Amino acid sequence: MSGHLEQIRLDSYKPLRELVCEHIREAIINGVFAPGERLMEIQMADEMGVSRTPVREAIRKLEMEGFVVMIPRRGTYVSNMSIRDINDVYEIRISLDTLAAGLAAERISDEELEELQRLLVKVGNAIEENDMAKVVEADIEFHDVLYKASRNERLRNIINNLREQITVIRGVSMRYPGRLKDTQEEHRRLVESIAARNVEKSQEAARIHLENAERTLMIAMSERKGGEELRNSLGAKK
Amino acid sequence: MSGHLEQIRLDSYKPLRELVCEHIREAIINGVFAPGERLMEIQMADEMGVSRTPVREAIRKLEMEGFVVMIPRRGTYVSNMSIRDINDVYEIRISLDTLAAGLAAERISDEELEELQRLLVKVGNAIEENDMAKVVEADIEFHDVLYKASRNERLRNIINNLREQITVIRGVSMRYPGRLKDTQEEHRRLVESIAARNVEKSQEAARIHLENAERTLMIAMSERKGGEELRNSLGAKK
DNA sequence: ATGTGGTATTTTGTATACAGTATTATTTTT
DNA sequence: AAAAATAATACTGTATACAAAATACCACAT
Repeated sequence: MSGHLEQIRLDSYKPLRELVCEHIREAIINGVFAPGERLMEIQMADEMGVSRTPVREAIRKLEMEGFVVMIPRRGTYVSNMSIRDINDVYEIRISLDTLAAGLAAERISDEELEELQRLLVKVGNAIEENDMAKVVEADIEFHDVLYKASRNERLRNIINNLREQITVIRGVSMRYPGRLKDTQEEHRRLVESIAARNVEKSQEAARIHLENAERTLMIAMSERKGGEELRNSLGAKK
Repeated sequence: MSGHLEQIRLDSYKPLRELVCEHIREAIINGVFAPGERLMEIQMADEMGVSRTPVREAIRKLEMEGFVVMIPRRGTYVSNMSIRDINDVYEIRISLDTLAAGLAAERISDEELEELQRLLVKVGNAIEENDMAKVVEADIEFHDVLYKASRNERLRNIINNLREQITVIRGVSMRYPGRLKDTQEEHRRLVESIAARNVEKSQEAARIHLENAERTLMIAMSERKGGEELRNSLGAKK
């Protein structure tokens, strides 16, 4: 019962279940709920000041998205990302990001291309300032423009969902020495290839970017594995 | 109010929402509900003999899966697959099926390989007998063994979801003259390549198979477009 | 000390009730 | 007669109540 969720305010037109869903997703991504932790409906509903109904509907969505696991008549638990899961996600993402980059090279508009270059600078600045939150934010924006430019909304949704699923762990690789600089260089090549409307080079750049990201993440995870393993196994049991 | 859903019977351990979800999904795939048709919660709940709660939760899931579209405070409508949608789905599937075939070539077990060859024969027999239902069933089994053999459950889920989304329309291309024979030959090459554990050839075979399937579907759809267009636009309005 | 059984509590699963909004029909006004 | 306003209706969104199942706890026996 560690996580304290903020109260929900209904300022928007969105249904409550959407707000609740985003709220819980954020909490999981930000580590407010530990992997393996049990999520209880009444408790969360009370904390957010809503009833169980929207909470239940939100949980169904999070289950589809892979953030939580439901065991019938038992309850809901925060998903526990294993090395295996990371591997599975990256296998798919290497494929889909490559596809998206190729499509973007064919279909991107001039305005989007400018936007992409602007965001490249933004990520760069954030790296200079060593402002991790800003790096993450700009990086998400950067990639999303790319996915939009692929002109395939399904593709965009699937990739963004996969990205979010590993967000919890991605911080680990971001803090790995030298990774950010490499990232920036890989992004630069990618934008360059897309700007040249070169499909093959864009695909190649995307593939390399993802493969490097995966490799770093795997290394980073195995290095801090000792302490992590203990915590996870405890978390899973409790 | 055209579609009549059967009553739900709770013989299984599964939660009601799952049964309801599968029920509605089947109805959409089998054309009981026309594309664009409005789905009303109370009505469906009554028809199936359950309350609104599990129906609502089922609809949320179907929304995530892409079978229905929800407009807040307006209602739920059966998704209307456009040429554009088909194109989007196949773009992704060409990528993912290629990936899956490559992984399967590396990871498939001898037992699965046997199973694959058995199913290849089963599909072949169904084609000989011109038994469409059996073809569809065997084809689904065949591909699912392949996806399982990729040893990536996420990948399997994503592909199967994409497959289901276009099931409504796939019948069209299956009935296209000569397509089934071609399919069988493409399947045969795919199994052959996987049996030889040849990653590149397997990927190539999968890509060709999907590209052909898409091409045929597009042709078949454009040919029967005249009557279809009218029905769709009516369905969307009503 | 340990294991088994039963009861109490907690939590999920489902049903229903109520409130608010969108749509449709009706009426009134120009 | 047409358009606008208003009332009626029907549906979704949310809350709550009730039932069934699972877990936790405690007593008792071995």
